[in-house]
Amino acid sequence: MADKRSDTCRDQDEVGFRLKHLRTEYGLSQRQLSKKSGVANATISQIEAGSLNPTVGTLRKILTGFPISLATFFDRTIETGQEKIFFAKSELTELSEGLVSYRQVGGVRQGQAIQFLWERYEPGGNTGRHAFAHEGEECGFIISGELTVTVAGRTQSLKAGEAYYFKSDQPHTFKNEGVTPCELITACTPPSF
Amino acid sequence: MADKRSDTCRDQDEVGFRLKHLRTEYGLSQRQLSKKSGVANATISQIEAGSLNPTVGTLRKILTGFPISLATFFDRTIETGQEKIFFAKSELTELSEGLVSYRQVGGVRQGQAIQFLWERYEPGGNTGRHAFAHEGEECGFIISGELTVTVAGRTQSLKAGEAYYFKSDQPHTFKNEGVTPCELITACTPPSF
DNA sequence: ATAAAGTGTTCACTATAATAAACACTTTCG
DNA sequence: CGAAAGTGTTTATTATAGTGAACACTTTAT
Repeated sequence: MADKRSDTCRDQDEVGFRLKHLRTEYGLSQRQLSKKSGVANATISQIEAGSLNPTVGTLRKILTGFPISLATFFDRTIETGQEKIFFAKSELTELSEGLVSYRQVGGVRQGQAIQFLWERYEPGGNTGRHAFAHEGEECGFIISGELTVTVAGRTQSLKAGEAYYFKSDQPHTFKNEGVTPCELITACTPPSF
Repeated sequence: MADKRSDTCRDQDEVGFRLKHLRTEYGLSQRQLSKKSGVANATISQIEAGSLNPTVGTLRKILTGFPISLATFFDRTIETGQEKIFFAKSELTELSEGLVSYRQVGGVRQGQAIQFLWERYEPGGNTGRHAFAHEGEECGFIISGELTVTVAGRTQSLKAGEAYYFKSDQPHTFKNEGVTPCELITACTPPSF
């Protein structure tokens, strides 16, 4: 019983901490959140204080006050240390060398939802990286030059201002068959490096 | 009161459905899970039946019987396929009018994993779209011009070749404070339109 | 055939979550 | 200054979550 109790307390503390952090981040008072969510302010107070273990239903009701799902609520990192948000040109991590350059926005982070790349294909540059299929989806936008894209046997040459989007489980290759470098921005999910 | 009750029931149904699905997926009986987790089998039965709204603590205790977290428990990602792969400039769907232009790669599709946009901010253009936070992650790369980005109170002016990446549950705004149009490519997950 | 052991469900009872109202305190404003 | 409105907290009461024991039923085994 004593063990169970202490476990429960730690759990409550964690939920309370998450809630308090979320609420203050949005600049809401307990009473404002109470009014928005329809949950008594006393309940919110006790949850934050760790003296009350809310039901899933109540927590869900409280979260209607925020644009946040239960999954996100429990998934959020409540680190005080700030994550890097802005990246200078030189801070884009180079992932490759040679005729094809991949520079990644956001460094190589764990658990990233999107892999965002600034790619550059020199004339003749192509890739075996995407030769085989993998899970997820990917898309790209051509900034300059021309790129020949083949997806599931369908080939197309894309110029600046054009784009693509496909599911990565289809075999796909990229090649610059032009005479000028080709630059594009791509996004994949999940990261496959 | 009646309203509150019916809301609660729907919530309970959802939690119960998730739990039952998870449990059967792992081939456990209610009593086996009860023994593993230390939660009474009657409790599990009632949660699955939707007649009981568990506390976060109890649900967490139950989930110790599985190798998944609360966040994962509530997280459901459903993906759908699509046909169109290549997009001409004119095929990028315009989502907005006025000083800010959003052109979406891949049209407005359901269940898309990435929302890939070519955005253009005229001088003075800013957005209330991102005024409040939402779920997911987002990143962008500046192609031309200059854009002032504010995330969780941190403001930075980004120029061509620079980029950003942050979790969308932080409040964020964008504004073009320069004298030339700003073009950028952005990727969000999940789509928020 | 018929125990024995399994399954999920139901039902009083106890523990506790959720509420409204009062509390002590700080800030705002006339 | 002092009233009014804000903040988070505490408390008694009510509503309900969690429990153990019985239930009805199915499957396995001797």
